[in-house]
Amino acid sequence: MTITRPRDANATRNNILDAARTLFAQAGYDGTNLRQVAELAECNVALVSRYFGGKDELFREAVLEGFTLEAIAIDDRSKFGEHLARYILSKRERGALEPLLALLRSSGNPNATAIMQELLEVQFVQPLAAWMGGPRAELRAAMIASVVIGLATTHDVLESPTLARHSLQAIVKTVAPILQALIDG
Amino acid sequence: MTITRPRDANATRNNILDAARTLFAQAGYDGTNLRQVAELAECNVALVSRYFGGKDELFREAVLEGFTLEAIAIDDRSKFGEHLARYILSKRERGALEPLLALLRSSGNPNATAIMQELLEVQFVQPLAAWMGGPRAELRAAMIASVVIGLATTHDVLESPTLARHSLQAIVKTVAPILQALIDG
DNA sequence: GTTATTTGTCAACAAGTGTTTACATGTTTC
DNA sequence: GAAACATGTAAACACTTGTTGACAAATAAC
Repeated sequence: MTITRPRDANATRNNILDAARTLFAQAGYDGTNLRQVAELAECNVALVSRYFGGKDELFREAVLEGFTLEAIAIDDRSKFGEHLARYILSKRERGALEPLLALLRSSGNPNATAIMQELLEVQFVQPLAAWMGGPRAELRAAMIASVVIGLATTHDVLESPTLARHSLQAIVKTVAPILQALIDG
Repeated sequence: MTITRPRDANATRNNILDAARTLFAQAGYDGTNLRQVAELAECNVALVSRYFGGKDELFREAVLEGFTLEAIAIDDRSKFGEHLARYILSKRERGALEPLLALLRSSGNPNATAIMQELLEVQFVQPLAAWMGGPRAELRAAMIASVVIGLATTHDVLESPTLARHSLQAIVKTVAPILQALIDG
């Protein structure tokens, strides 16, 4: 019944996980080292390897959590294109994009690309295809994923000056119809 | 007037450049080390640093060469969407995509993203916008770049199983209209 | 209260990597 | 042919980084 818990394995584990997700999203797999993670998590480096086994497993767990389609679920599917576009481009919900950004910035690493391939397929393309239905639903879902990845890459990773020069509204107006057309089939 | 030239600085420089482009395209900036480059170029490691100054500059030069819009130029712009889609997806011309793949697989590295941002803006978006014309040409051009990046990422970097399950023709039929609509405005 | 388990710390290792320096060998110039 | 230069080689440095093992401190079990 102690009020403060100086030693809490579960808390430190979560701290490490949060720190890892943040740093991986900022600099990718190769651009992040475990000492940085430990520092941000305010714990010792050795604990990272002890709790997660290694950098690979840490990355996997950090990225897996919070990567769900539910966040972009919507009832009225005639507005889905705009809804999804806004979701990707909005800064408020950027925290929710951390796993995606972490993966995008780790595209050179085989471990990361394997995780991303699986994650995108199982957690995004297949559920989305089932939800959409219609002809070639899987292919259309994969194309939606492709457009989302392209948009997130240019907007958040590359920080395209051209995109930065335009308003959120203008960009949404350009992207939304593309996504909507893929939804409608 | 020697027939064979055991020592040719220009040739070695080009060998290094070619080797670097190949390896960077395969494993990205962080996944490639200078010893691998030297081995593939059949020269000594020290020459890489000597000829190019450092890894950063080598990457820049390796990626800059062969990144031009001319390759996808076309007279009949009503077929541009299909033309561009086929260009990205075709394996025959994959060699021409090496710079793009090298950049995509290096998206975690600040040096690489800076180069990619500049390259995409100056060599792709702006010329394309000028060529297209029409309302919001720059934004539409940036969106085309975004779609291309997304497609190349899913198709070549992630090797999406869903895309792999579909024929080139089917994919082109889905992507081409998107690109074409952006061209037409 | 004593023991056992959990949790955290410290230090070091071993491997990889970009880069540099000193040296050797070939090529050109006069 | 000898000196000057260009090109290539070998080795080592300095640094980073993932990982591990031994030890200390705190908590739980009895």
